[in-house]
Amino acid sequence: MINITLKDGSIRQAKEGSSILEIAKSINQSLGKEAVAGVVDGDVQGLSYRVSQDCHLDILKFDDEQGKDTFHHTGSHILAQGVKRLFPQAKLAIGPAIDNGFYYDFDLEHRFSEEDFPAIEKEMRKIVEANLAIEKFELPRGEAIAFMEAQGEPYKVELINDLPEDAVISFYKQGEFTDLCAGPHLSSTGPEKAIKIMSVAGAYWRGSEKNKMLQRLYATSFPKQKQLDEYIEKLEEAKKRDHRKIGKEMDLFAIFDEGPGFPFFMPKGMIIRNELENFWRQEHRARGYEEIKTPLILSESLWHTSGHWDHYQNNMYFTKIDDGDYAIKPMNCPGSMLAYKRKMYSYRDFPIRIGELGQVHRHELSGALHGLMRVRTFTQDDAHIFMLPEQIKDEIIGVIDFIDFVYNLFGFKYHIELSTKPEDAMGTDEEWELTTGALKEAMDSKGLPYVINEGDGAFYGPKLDFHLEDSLGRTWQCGTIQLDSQMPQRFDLTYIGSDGEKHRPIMIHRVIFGSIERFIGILIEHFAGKFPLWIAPVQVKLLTVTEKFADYAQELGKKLTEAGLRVEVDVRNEKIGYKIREARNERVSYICVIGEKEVNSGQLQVRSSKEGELGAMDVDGFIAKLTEEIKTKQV
RNA sequence: GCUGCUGUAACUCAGGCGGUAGAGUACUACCUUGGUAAGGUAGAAGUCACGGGUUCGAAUCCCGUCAGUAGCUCCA
Repeated sequence: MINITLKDGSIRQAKEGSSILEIAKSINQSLGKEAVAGVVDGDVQGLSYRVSQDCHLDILKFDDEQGKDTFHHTGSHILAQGVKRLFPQAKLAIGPAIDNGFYYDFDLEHRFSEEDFPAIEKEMRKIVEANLAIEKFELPRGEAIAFMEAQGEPYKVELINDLPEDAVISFYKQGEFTDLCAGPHLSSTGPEKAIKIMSVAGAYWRGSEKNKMLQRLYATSFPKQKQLDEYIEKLEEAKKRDHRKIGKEMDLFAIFDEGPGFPFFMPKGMIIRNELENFWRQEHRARGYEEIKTPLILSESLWHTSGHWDHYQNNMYFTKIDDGDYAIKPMNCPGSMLAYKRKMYSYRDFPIRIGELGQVHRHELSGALHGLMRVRTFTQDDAHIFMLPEQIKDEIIGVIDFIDFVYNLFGFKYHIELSTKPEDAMGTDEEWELTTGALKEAMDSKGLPYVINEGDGAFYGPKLDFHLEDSLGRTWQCGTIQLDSQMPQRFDLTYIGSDGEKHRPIMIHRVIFGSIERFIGILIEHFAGKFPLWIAPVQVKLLTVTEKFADYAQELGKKLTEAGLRVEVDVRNEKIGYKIREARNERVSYICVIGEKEVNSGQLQVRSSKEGELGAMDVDGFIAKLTEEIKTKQV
């Protein structure tokens, strides 16, 4: 028997393997109450439903991730079934639930296009309306393989072959369609009331570019049409925050055909950038960092020494000077190594924290470029910390706290990933265990949650990655802390210990913003262009009602500018409504209308982009308010 | 790099299944001097991404290149 907890807290029992309908009957007494829905194989959770008078089950919403996944996973089977009905020759690959829906990969000669979507959706709706019962069954390995071979599904056969020895091989059947699947699923197709195919894209079989590229249909489903409509609405809203769109509208940056992946920063974008850099310098000075600047081009031999030649060559640009071979730096570390080596250090100097706003160039694949988020040249807010073994933990914690401080300042939510030894790693297993352990230890002592990203570390060491979300929920790695045991060896870095002998320092690489370009992209999407005042390109805009007040407005503008504010004055011969509309579209932080009233009273009518009308304010009070807002870096 | 889609004025986009282009915004001039999200009139502005092919004729059809874009792969 399985227990079913109803929303009112009471518990009912149902036979294991019961269908939702059977469960509904068994709790018939609770008619009309919201319950927690069962799924076909007894995993009972995650979906709110209502039992109707005729024992019909009406799923209301997802309660948690598991319920959502179960629902979406069933959606993916309906998608596959629909496609198989229209394209019987399609070979099935995989079809999991994802964050906001599900996808299914197909191997098919016919190229899907958006024109195919309505027909497939129509077929899917037929499957939903038929409310096919979903039944689970298990087969021993041999039979499972024979079954999928008989169905002409080579990808499924491959999947079964790769399942672990002791794996239970389960199938789910709905009508004429059966799929290999671990489940769980709904007990019938009926609740998938609102289904929509979102897009089609290529995807490599098993995620390897060495394999065949399949066609992936992305789709989503909800219990109610209204929920689907709301989801689509939300997506539309999110697209309006796209940093590429806002960046153009606000004239922050531009990327031209002449330089794919090489962004230009326009005057207003430069203000944001400079404010961030000023802040960065101030905070680094306060934390005992020194700043250097290393060259963009250095001899190719340096990159042999660092190991980048062997591990990163495909991402580097090269050039010649006279007869010598040079490379444009893809990372700042080798330059920093030379800077360290220029003199002798004592253990008493440690830790040494050397920062650099270093511009790097990387040859990224053309298909990977994405606005400011993924570019071919960007500035890393880099720093290298050299230290003694006993300083490792405190230094790592110091950087974690630093990153947390900066991200919190902007109200960012982030998650941390620990990336471990990759296949092409340099160094011994012992070194990797030591460095990986140090990162883990620091995280554990902070009590911070993190996910482990096996094999995703840099070639010279493991790393902690700090990921931020864009408007569509895609995550981007920004901050990172990398413990490196390789560079100090390769460059033969030393310090003199208390014993008078040479020793090898420990080093970490770290960035806070990650890339200033990417960080600005995230900022734009996070704030939808309505930046915190301290980084806002235009903090105040004065709008004259008529040209009569132009002189007064200019004087006032001068006064505000002298108070340290970034001010624009709009004295154009346009109606005030027009100017306000334009200033709002420019996302100016504070808009002040200057007319007869203001000239006579000496006051300002203030309108905030975030709080709306603030009413009348005297000029000094306004300056004081904004100055305070800037000083405290209010969001 | 791979798969799909896209590329028309500074911007946002119509139009195209063959007969060399249109709207709104922005821009310029004039009129209007107006109090909280678009005042009016006129004007200028495009080798329809680039190269090739088919054709009497290509923005339109075909091929290629470049760029953008959604994903995949890869990464800050």
